[in-house]
Amino acid sequence: MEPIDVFKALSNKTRLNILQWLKEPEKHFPKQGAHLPKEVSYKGGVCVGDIQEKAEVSQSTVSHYLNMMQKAGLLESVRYGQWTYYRRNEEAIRQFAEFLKTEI
Amino acid sequence: MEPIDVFKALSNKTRLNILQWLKEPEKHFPKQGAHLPKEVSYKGGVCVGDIQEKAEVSQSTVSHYLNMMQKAGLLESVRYGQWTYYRRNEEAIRQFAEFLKTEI
DNA sequence: ATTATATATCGACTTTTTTCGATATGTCAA
DNA sequence: TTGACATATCGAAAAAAGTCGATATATAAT
Repeated sequence: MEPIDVFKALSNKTRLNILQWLKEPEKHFPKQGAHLPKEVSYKGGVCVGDIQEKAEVSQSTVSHYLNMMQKAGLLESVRYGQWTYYRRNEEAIRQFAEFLKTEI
Repeated sequence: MEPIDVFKALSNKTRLNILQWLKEPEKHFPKQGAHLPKEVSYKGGVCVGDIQEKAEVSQSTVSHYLNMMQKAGLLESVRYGQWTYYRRNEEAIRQFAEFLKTEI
């Protein structure tokens, strides 16, 4: 987890929003998991399409953003059927906040 | 203090270094304050020239960087004679770390 | 097999950031 | 008041990031 990459990932309004939305998925993505039966629904994850709709950018852009955030360590993903679910990597985020507090 | 501006300011290796160097000025800028008599030396501040030398970028670039970091709220400056001294704005940095921990 | 849907990747164009040298401004010393 | 030095600002060129539509890939449904 390179701090510079995390700072870059967060220095964009839309990506920052996405990270914050994913803190409370059920609040910001009420339709979430419509595709999946509850028993397999990916805990806290939201599919790309739902994020795209909310973020109001093109499909390719949101896909690019999510990939970038995952590479930075902020998100993790799971593919379920044709959907990819993204959720926060809370442990990495916590570590980053800790790094900021102590090293910066 | 706009979080996005802070993230942008920190998403560059040189600027991140500067912020960290200024955490321990006497360690990273041993010649610091050579210009000033001790009794007026700006507590914890380092002049642009010393920062430039250590950062190894051009004078205009370091000036631009420092201005950007100040606008983001990370640094504050005082002019003393022909020198400008920059130091960390610890309160703003603390607030930012707190924001990151609770809001991100 | 074909079609439909979700996501990823590609290629291109636009915008922003990086970075510099040149110049301007402000201050000090002779 | 002239010359030297520190810093700031300007203008430009190069590099990187943002962003899109088109296309590829993978899965699901018919």
